[in-house]
Parts: sequence; C-alpha cells; structure tokens
Amino acid sequence: MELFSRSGFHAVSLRDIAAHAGMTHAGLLHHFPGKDELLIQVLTRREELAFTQAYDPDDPPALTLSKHLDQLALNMRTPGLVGLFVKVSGEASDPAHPAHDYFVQRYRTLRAGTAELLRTLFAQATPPVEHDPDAVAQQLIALVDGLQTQWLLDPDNVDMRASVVAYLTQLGLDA
Amino acid sequence: MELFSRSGFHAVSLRDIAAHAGMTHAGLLHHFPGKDELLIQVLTRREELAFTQAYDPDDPPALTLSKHLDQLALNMRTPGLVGLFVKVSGEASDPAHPAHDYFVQRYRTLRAGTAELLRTLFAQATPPVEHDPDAVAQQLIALVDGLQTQWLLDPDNVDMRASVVAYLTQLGLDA
DNA sequence: GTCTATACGGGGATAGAC
DNA sequence: GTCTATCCCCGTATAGAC
Repeated sequence: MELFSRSGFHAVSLRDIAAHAGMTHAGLLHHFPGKDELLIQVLTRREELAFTQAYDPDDPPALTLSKHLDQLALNMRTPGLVGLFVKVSGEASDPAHPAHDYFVQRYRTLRAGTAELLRTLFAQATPPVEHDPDAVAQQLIALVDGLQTQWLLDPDNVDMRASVVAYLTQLGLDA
Repeated sequence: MELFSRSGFHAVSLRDIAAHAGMTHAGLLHHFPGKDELLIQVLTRREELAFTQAYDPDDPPALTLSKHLDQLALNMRTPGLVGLFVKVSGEASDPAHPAHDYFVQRYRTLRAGTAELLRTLFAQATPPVEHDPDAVAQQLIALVDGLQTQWLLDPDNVDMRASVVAYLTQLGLDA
C-alpha cells in the first residue's frame, strides 16, 4: 500500500516491494499470483479499512454524510492512493482486467448505499427534497470521482469538499 | 490511436504499433522520441479533431451546449479512447509524468471555456440562473469525467447524457 | 531523412533446489 | 516458504545502411 500509494502501480516493481518486505520478488510471488492480484488485494484492504473506520450503523444519516465529507478531506493527505484508484478504475474498465469485477461490484454497492442514505436525507429535509435518490447517488459519486481527477492535477485550484457541499446545497440539503 | 484505444497505454508495445504501421520499433522511434511522447501526441491530435468538429464560434451558446452533449453520446462509441483519457489523466497526476503539464493545461482551458459558455447561458435563461459559472463549470466537468468512469465499468447501468441533462435542469437550464 | 539491426538494463513470470 | 536461476518481452539507445 505504501509503495503503490507513493509511486503508482507501474512505477513500482515487484522487486522493490519484495525488497521492502525482506524477500526476493519470486518469494513475494509465492504469496500473490501476480502483480495485478497484489494490487487488487491492496485496494480491497484499503477500502475495508476506510469503511469500517468511517461507517457506524448506529449513526444518524446526517452524521454519516458528514463523516463521508470528512473522508474526502482525509483522502487529500494521500494523493498517491487517490491517484491509484483513479488510474486503476480506468484500467479496470477492460473486462479482461483482473480488477474488473471488483470495481463493477464496488460501484454498484456504492450507488446502492449512497442512494439509501440520500433517500432518508431527502425525506427528512425541510422541505422534503423531490429528486430521485438513485439518479442523485450516481451524480454524486461521479462528481467526487471527477473532482479527484482535477484535484490531483491542480490541487490549488480545486476544493473538493466545498464543491460537493455546494452540489448538495443546490439539491436542497444543508450539508 | 486505434491500438491505444483498444488496449490501453501499457498493454500496447511500441513493437505492436510499429508492426501495424509496417515498420520496426526503432523506425517508429525515429518519428517520436519515446512511447510517452507518442501517447501525448495521440491524445492531443484526438482532442483537436473532436474540438474542431464540434465547435463553431458562430454557433449560439445553446447550440454549442447541445453539440457538447452530442459529443458525449459519440464518445460512447469509443470506450477504449474514453478509458485511455481516464487512465492517463490519473497517471498524469504525477508531476514527473510526461503528460502532466498537458493535462493541467487542458483542464484549465476546459474550465475557462465551460465557465464562459455557462455565463452566457445563465444570463439568457428565464429566469436567469444565479449560480457561479466557474464553480458550476468545475462541477460539470467533474460530473462528466466521473460518469465516464462508471459508464466504462457498467455501460448498461449508466446513461451519461441523461445524467448530465438532469444536472443542468436542476440548475435551471433547459438542455 | 528514413529506416534496420542490434544491444542493454529492467520488468513480470516460472521451474526447481533447499 | 523462500530462494536462485532463468526466460521472454519491454522501452530505450546507438550504429550504420540506403
């Protein structure tokens, strides 16, 4: 995770990673079938960590939203990892890519969870928001992903949190 | 362009490309200093083509907007190329990447042009739209980029054009 | 100016010894 | 479970033919 985050996927060799773990690259490949699979496991692990830290089913919906916004700010500490997700989710669009199924599933789950959260928030807002939670969920996730791309390239000219809050306000939610 | 679009940047070798052009890889490298630079020139070329086809300074702003929406639909014919842009814009977040400056400049130009278009459209709308054109431009571009990521992974569950139109309608523009 | 031939270092992956 | 040795392909650089 450390090396991929710092330098990206292709810039790091299995020999680098193995050396940091005190092995040769062949030894590393005993534990992982290939570099791609190693990457997927790193990404999966990372997302599980972030999720279990941020999500608590006992939280009220408004707090969950606020925690997700904080997570956005936190991500800005690790541009390497953010870039890795952006890059790999692009690569993974190829159905033959080893991470393809993982990412397809990831976005479906993400959309469903976000839509569920929005449904509650829309109903609780005063006045209630009339938009379709599923459509907004897709837009919201797209907005965050796209902002990350722009922010990675030009950090000083992009304020991800502010832009997302503006979008939510525009919908009629106070974030 | 064809090969990069089909398989992505790293999956294609200079030897592949050269073979398709009826040369050896060394011959190819006579015309391009390296693989990275070849990629940049392909991307630049592609964007110039799309731009000069779609943009006419004599068009009224509403037509320009509509043409851009059509371009979105057109992009859905070449998922490889869309994926390439997504992928490379992620890679290029590294300041050492050969396409870094190109992409930073691309997004600045894109934001400025979009903001300008939105400024006019906002003023002409009935009633006039009160949002900040610069902020909306950033959101709009992010939305399109993010939708592309989701669409690449799961084409059947993402309608890029509809989502963008919904966003514009939300703002108070009829697209 | 255009290209081929060739070589170098490094990458991911595999086979088999310990 | 980890190693060494090896394989083949990659991007790149150079020398030289036409």
